[in-house]
Amino acid sequence: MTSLHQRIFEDIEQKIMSGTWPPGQRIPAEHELEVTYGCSRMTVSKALSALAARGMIVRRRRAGSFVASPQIDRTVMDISDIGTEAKVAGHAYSHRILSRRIERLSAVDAAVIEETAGAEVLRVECLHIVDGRPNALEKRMILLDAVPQARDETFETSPPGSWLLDQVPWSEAKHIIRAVAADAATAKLLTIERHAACLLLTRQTWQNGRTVTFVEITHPGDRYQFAGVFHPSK
Amino acid sequence: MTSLHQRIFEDIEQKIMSGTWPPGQRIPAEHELEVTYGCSRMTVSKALSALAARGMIVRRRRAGSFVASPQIDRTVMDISDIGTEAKVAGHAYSHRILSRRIERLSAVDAAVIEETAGAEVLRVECLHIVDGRPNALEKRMILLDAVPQARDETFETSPPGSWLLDQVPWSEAKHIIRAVAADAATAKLLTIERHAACLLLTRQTWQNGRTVTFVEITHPGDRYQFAGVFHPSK
DNA sequence: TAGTGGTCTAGACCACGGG
DNA sequence: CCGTGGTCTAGACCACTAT
Repeated sequence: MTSLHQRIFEDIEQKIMSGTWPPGQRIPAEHELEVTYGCSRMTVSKALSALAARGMIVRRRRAGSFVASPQIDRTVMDISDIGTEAKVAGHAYSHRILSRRIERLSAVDAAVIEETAGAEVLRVECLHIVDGRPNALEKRMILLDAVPQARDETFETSPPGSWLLDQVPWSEAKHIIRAVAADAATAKLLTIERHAACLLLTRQTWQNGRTVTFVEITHPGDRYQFAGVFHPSK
Repeated sequence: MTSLHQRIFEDIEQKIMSGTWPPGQRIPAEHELEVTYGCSRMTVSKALSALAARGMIVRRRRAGSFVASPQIDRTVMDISDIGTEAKVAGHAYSHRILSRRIERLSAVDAAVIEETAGAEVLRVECLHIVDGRPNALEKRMILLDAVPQARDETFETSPPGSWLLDQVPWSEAKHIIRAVAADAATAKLLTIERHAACLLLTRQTWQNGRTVTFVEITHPGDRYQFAGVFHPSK
């Protein structure tokens, strides 16, 4: 038996995650939810406080509660440029789409991401350039079942990562970070020496248990790092 | 004006962080705190629930609430062995202390960790061995002002990281992950080739704004990875 | 069995800030 | 101004579990 405040929490979480209540949407006031669920205000308040604590909603006196904007990537770690860590702002950023094609998921890839083979995926390769130097090579798969609107997107104006964050709320992400030696093709694209140490970030993102995207990002090891500040628990 | 449940939260947090209430210590029952603070049970409950949500205490019916054990490193990411990821248990672990000495913080090191030069630090180098292969080289500084009991510790029975977690609760940690090429000395200790790609994890830990320890851990890139599952916010 | 936390109620007063 | 969320009360019943 799940508690009532938990059920209210999950109901609202579901409406936000599914996009039924988009960012900025006003949530029913506490008093309205009291009536809807036939419970006291404390119970509603507990659920809404929990949602606010997780950053899913923003609560403002007199105005009401609103669905928060999609969270940016900093959840895990900030990605900072070793050479220019100081000047947080002022980066010249651009990107280049190297390739883009739609195919069906091979058995091998399906096993890796634990989805069913044959599903339609959009594969995109993208080079990220900061201050004139390539700083990341991105190889991405987007599951078209989960993100059908990606089918006709060229990613010319917005790179795949940012574009996806705007389109799809995510509920879970798994990250793996490894150190690898650059292969010939990667070395050439990143203008580094072959076998140079690189950071390889693999990220798989889900929405309600369904894979949205799977991406491998290779950074030159001498120019980039991952950094994050954490507090216990959470 | 800070709310009462917040004040209760902070009072207890302080007692835990300062070590006044060590791990395992029983916390006064809700009813006792009602009397102490002269408030209702709901107010106490709100504070204790928040502490439990942050993992600082564990609550058990009939038994009471207890200060949680210091959290293990998984806060950031699990460190898993690529080759033996499957067998979560069953690793043969051992460690070897390579060096141990007390010195005063040089100006350069002081600048790096943003502490005052001249402070006494214990420097320890430690090799971690899993299933017969070296898997990490740890170079650590422990601030003796913050952890005086480290002065006479040999770390023979427990490696510095685990020992510290048992001794000192931490309130903040900063991690940086880089990819680097192994230098000659590191390569020899880790039995890998020189210039092989390695993951370099740098971690600085604070307690109430004071640096407790600063550590650099080098992992062979082909054998290790960092992985973590995350949810939005946090 | 008895003490503890988990949940919930039906009120209340207040502070904030948008209209 | 006045609706909203923030906080708090003084109870209540129940589930769990150590003893």
